[in-house]
Amino acid sequence: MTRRTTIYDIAKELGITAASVSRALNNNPKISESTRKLVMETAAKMNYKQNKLALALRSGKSFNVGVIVPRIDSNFFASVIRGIEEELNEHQYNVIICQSHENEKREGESINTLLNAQVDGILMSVSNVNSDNSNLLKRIIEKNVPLIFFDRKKNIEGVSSVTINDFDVSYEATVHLIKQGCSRIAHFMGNQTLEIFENRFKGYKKALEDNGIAFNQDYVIQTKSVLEDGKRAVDELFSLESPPDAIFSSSDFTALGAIKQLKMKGIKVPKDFCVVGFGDEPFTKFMELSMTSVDQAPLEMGKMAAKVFLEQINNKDNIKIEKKVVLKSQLLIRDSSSRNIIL
Amino acid sequence: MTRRTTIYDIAKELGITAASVSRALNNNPKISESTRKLVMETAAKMNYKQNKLALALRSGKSFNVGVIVPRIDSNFFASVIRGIEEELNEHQYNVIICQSHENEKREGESINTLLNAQVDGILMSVSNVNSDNSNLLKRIIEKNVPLIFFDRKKNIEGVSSVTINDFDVSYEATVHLIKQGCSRIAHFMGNQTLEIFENRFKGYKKALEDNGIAFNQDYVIQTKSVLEDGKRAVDELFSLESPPDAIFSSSDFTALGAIKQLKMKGIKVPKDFCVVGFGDEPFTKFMELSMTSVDQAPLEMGKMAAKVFLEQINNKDNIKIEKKVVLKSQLLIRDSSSRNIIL
DNA sequence: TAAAAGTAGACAATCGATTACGCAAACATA
DNA sequence: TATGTTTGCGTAATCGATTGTCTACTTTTA
Repeated sequence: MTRRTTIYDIAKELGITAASVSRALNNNPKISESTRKLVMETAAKMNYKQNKLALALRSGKSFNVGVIVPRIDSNFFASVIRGIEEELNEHQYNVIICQSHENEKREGESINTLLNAQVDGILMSVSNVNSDNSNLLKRIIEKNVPLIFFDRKKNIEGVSSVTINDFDVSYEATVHLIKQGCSRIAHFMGNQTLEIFENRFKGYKKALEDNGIAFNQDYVIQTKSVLEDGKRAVDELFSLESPPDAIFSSSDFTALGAIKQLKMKGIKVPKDFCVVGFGDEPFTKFMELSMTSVDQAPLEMGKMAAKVFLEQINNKDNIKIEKKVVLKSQLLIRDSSSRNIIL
Repeated sequence: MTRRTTIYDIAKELGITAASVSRALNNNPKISESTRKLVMETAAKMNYKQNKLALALRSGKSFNVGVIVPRIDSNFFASVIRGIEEELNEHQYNVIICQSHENEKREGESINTLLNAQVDGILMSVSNVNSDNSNLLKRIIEKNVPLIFFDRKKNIEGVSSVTINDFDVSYEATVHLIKQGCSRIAHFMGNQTLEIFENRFKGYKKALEDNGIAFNQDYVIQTKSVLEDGKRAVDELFSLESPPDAIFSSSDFTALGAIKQLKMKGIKVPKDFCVVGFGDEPFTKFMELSMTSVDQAPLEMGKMAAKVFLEQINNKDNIKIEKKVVLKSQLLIRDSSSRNIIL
């Protein structure tokens, strides 16, 4: 194994100092054209590669960005990360991945790890539990490390975020169900400590209200984003005196569980019952009876989060930037809620 | 923003030198117990955190590990990465993600980026094309950076790999189809420059042979891992004089495309036609007619790849370790190939 | 008591790149 | 010619932690 070439090696080779080599490589104007050319050529010949670690130590910039997600093996987060990686890659940043597993403690550890690794910024989707890592988040801000939330955000003064218009699209989804002739619409509600789920619930509620449909608390079932909860919820709903005729679910997985359970009960979807999910998980379009869902624009969200980070990092004036980007999501109407009725 | 505390700050505070502080923090025996305690306490009080960048520069170890995958937004790779991250996290390593997009050039760039970032190891699944980044791979090895392939490997002297027993499980899958009464079994074949697909094909072929079924080249269709190729392949197969009665697909996506197209043609699965996919993508079990598939044990694969890396990095004796780990995968028999017939 | 041995910590170099400062030579101006 | 300016590059400090070598002091041993 041969040692890496350093600027000192090049300097020795040319009989100049490392400082001059550094300047030449960085196109510093204080170097003559001839020397610069010589240095460039020699560097290429000796296969010189800048030592990022030395640069990082000197400049305090590691060119690494940390991303914290609840988990990576979910289509949504994986796609967001893909977007982040692609955007940042073009700007020579690397992406370091941490998983919080919806666990407050691990989330805290991840933050510490990333700060410790001297990342240049942290992009995160907060853990599911109503985590109280506020001290750590404060530390990120105090250290002047750009922090950007995506999807699951917290409202913190001065912190940018990228989300989708959960309220609007949920409103739209609910109206869509109403237009299909449904009037007893249930909602599978996610963790209300997270704004996204709160907004989905609010959008649903408002749509009912605006269309003269009374809100029924019995139709709102708290669910985690897993198949089983959807099944359980359907059972619960059908034990009511007047069961619903549609579900707007805040998750594709619970919606899928619901559809399976409805089938078990012999209830025809969409003829007798309409279902709308949320997330546009790949399986929604692969199902025999494809599922209406909401595209959360994960790729775009990742790219946008990365762009917001880049803006902040390039903001030399030290002006506080607080950007709240809200992406447009899209209701994708498929079989599970298409009665082909025009009301 | 307050500057981070360094060992110099602690040294000044205590009237000793930074060297002593460093030794105290590292439990070097040349430091008295009293001084060590004092240093520890002061460090805690001043909220000292070791600067990883300085350490990295000094030691040449960054505690970052690079992972290169074709893409991250596929369930398989995301799960592998999850496994890698979880295992390495426990050993204080961070994971840097790069996507090659099945593109040889980007794969090369990723390798360069990672080497440049001084990662302590590279775990990769090679790009789909028969890439010729051998020079770069050689550079990794020359630099003594541990390189570990997972799933899609190349056979390089001295390089470890973690894969599944593609041949065996493909054999098993084909035998399973035969046992269901199928005798004209087609195969959706992946890129044969990749060992995994080669082995799946070979396992399929051997199973036919061992069961006295003649191999028919017309039944082998080259496909990329996308829905459309599965549909197209079914059309192609049914334009044959004697169409097959089963498919063993090397990908879940093509298998899904096939099932959709079979349905379109009014062919009943599994009654008239059996289908086995590969990969255990989430949708396979969510489908109304769940799909038989092969679990590739991605989480385990990730963890194992990480473990092999850790072994190599901790191998002080500088003995060449070449480990070829083959994980057991599992045929998951579901509806798409279950005729409940015992032959 | 003097020499030998051991202990605790200081000093300084090192990892590789960047950069403020300074200096000498070349050139321009008066 | 004397003075000022520009150009091109060298010197040395810096980022923060680690570590080989050296030194002053203490303790042990003969």
